[in-house]
Amino acid sequence: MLAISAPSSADLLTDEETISATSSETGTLLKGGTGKSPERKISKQSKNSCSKEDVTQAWFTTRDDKNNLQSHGHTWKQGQWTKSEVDLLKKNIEEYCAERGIEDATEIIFQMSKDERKDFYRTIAKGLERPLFSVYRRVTRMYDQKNHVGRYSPEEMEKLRDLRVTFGNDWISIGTALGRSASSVKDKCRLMKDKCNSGKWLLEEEKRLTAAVHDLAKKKPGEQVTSGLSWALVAEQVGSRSEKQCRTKWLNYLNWKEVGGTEWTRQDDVQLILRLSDLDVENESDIDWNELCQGWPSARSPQWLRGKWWSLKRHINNYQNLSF
DNA sequence: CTGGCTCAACGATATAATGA
DNA sequence: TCATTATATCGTTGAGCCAG
Repeated sequence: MLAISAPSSADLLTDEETISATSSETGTLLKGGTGKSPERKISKQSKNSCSKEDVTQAWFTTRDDKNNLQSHGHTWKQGQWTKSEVDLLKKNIEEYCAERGIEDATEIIFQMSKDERKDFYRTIAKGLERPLFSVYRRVTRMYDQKNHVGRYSPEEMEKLRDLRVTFGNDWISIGTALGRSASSVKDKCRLMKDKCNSGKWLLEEEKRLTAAVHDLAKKKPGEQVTSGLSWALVAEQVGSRSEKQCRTKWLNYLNWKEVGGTEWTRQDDVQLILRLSDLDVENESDIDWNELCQGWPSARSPQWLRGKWWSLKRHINNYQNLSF
């Protein structure tokens, strides 16, 4: 855990609620040979009783696998990658390439057969507290030239609609034709909502949203909510807005309003800076915004508060880090 | 069969655009 | 100048595919 991201503060893992950070040092021992329970997969690694390796060097994606590892006290890092993690990843990849005289990492990632790139992911995952599937995800997105192209122009949108008709859900073909990555066009289609209102919410819409949330979450006013709430259904009841719009509107405004939140003031700005500088956190991404939000009536939601911080920062100077 | 990915779905986040 | 809204991309979940 030490190695990269949080040298001095292993206790400050970001915001995992499901995977407790507390057991990271003590609870990592795998029960070695005694595996009596329905052991599936992963078994290959579990014979050597060292723990970290099992997690960061194994592919595991099913619920059973994850539960199994967690019940054995394993933890792994989640959430946004920090800059140092990304740097290390890049360095590992460069080294891997250099050792084999490969110039372009994308060759390995997108062209080689699995056999040819045997152990690629395991090798470059060294030193990272992340499972292989997480590393894989990051790498394929990071090195995809067709990713990060930016906003869609109206012409592209038009073309996209046509391509959608001819290719259906063949995102790879659509992406190729459009010069975008498959995941980009897929996301775009998912999120493009032509039949929704945009701009300012009408009072009526807000009322419908509030009603829908109460109804679907079976929630009394004042109760905290929304795990397991289907925003798709909410959006359906609201009628005029997408689920994404509904969700952010609720999280960043209506919920706060309902619990009697107070306006944000200059005082709060100061308060925020104070609390942040109190925090003793290495990395900005280690800040626990959920916790920071607790009992702060003018903080509308963790993500909202975070936004506050960004805009505050932008006023000072360019992108410096740390809570200072 | 199984290791090594690959895919789909979807909420979360970061940042840009817009509006009052 | 804010605050609010829009949107491209990221991260997590959970399965599924397929060559060897």
